[in-house]
Amino acid sequence: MLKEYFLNKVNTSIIELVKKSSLGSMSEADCYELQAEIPKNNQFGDFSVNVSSLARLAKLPPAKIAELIADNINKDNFDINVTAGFINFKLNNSMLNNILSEVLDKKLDYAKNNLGQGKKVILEYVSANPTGPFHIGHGRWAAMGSALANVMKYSGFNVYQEFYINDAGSQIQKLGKSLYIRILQEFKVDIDFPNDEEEAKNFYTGEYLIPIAKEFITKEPEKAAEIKTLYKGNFDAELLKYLCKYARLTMLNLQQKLLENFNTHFDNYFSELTLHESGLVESCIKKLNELGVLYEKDGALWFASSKYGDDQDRVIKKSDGAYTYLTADIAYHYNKLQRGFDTLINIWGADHHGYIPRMKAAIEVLGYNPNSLEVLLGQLVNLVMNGEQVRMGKRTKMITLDELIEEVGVDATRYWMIMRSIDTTLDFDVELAKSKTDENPVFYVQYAHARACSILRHAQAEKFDVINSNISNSAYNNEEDILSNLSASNFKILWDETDEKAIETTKKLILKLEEYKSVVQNAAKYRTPYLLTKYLQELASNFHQFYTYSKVLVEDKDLMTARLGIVKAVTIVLKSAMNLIAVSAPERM
RNA sequence: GUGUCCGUAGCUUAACAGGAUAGAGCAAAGAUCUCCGAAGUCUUUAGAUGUGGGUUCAACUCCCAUCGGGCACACCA
Repeated sequence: MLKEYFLNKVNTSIIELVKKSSLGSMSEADCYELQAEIPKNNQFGDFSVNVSSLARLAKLPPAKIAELIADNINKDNFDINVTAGFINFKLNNSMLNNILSEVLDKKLDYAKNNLGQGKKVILEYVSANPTGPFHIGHGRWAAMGSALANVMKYSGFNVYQEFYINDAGSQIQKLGKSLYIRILQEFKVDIDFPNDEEEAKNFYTGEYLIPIAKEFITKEPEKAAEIKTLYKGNFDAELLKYLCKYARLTMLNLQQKLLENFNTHFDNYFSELTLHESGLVESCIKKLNELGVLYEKDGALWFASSKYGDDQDRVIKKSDGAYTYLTADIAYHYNKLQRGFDTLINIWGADHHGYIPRMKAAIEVLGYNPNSLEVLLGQLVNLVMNGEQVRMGKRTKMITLDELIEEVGVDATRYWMIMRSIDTTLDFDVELAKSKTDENPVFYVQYAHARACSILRHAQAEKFDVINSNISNSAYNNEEDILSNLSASNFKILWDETDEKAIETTKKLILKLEEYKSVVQNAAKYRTPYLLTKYLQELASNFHQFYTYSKVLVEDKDLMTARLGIVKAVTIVLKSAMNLIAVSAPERM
């Protein structure tokens, strides 16, 4: 990255000066605190390093320090100017040319990097009950999680994506009973969910179970008949058990299909039920007990989590003998750690934030570093329709993720879900996401890609021979190969241009291509995939500006070739970033 | 009440992990296609970053207080 390149120049210079004792009272230990950045105002330069913070250490005025450091830097590929405490760098054209040839050469691997150094990360997200359709909030976790996984992999992390299925506990009973009722209703048995609001909480009264009941009757007519004939006002225990399992698997299957369709691919679906069945929960409790952090009170078994940073102790085993949800989840996280993952990243809804201290407490007690658990708390999603927030109340019909995707499409849904920082409540405006106008950033970005592809198509169709004959010792037989092998020298001609605007927009665009590297790393490092959507919009904008001032398909063969190289490089980076957020990059629209 | 997230232009938001004159998009007004996709581009109008203190050479960013909004405070999952 060029940022690092220039920071390095500064640091090297400082060390040299310190060794010669010509930088006031500074010592070598003070050298690595600086940051390089892209100035907000480009009149200062392309990159800058602020050295004012060294003033105190060196006991010299900032301007003097900057001057000393700058004078000691060998300016080969760039110019330097110093203002106040800033050292500003301006690239020479040769460096810009190198950026282009590097993008063309490395293609989709252009910004691939080894920030993660192969660190084993398990990323757990969505993790819903298999008891009903996803709501739109799940869509946010799915889009965010999969984008984060992609960008972290691209940055050298070894990422394993897991979905924890909450398929144990009373909610599966609720699901089975509810399906039982729906099947009986199909047989015209006079039965319905309780009217009483409290009692109705023991059922899933949503209509989504009706088609599943119908399907069950078609697929398993014998069982269905049994359900009907054995019904005497009470549920048959065996049949209920059967239905619980059937409903659980059916719902899970529906969820998995939706996620796949939503470009969210898990390496594993981990069933909570298997934790219980395999004895992992038992052994985890045993382990906690041996560690002396459990005690009995009021007929229940408690975990003394308050000694490890939680605000109160938590129940592990209820007085009725059942385990709490927490217990299984501790066992699950223990299992993840034992599988050898260095970092556990969870995406949880903001409503679970109180849950973090107790889980960290458990991890610490079990002998692992509590900081290996990293919880990304996602704020919730509000749906906005016709300019008004749709409240997800008991009476209003819930809008499911399927319906939203059906309405606005996978690309727009993903883009909008990823677009905002996970820390802010997201207002999802359905009309805006649907609109195919300039109000919609997804189309703006996709349009830029399609436009660039269109230029390349023209080149291929009409100008191919021209380009081909233009490249000496050409052994290439398609436009793709030719452009991929352009070297920095092919781009020199770009700077012969006399139109200032053309030069300015070209330079800005190339620098933006370079910036992709640091955007990718920041997105991975700070777990912030929204940086990619922001970057895409900026790159698209810079490309449109370039397009406005620089005609690509011109008579001058050399110039055309160079500009085609830029267009190709833009399609590569646009496509790469869109791949990472798993939004399609259409060649035509 | 306690914890937590948020508060930036009329609306949606950014600010590169404390840095130069707080950037964009939408909305509003105007300009721009004999020419590679005008779904584009260019102008113009718009801000005491909720408020009050503090730390710092430097604060949207960190600390304290305060106001407003979301979420959570179970032997539920």
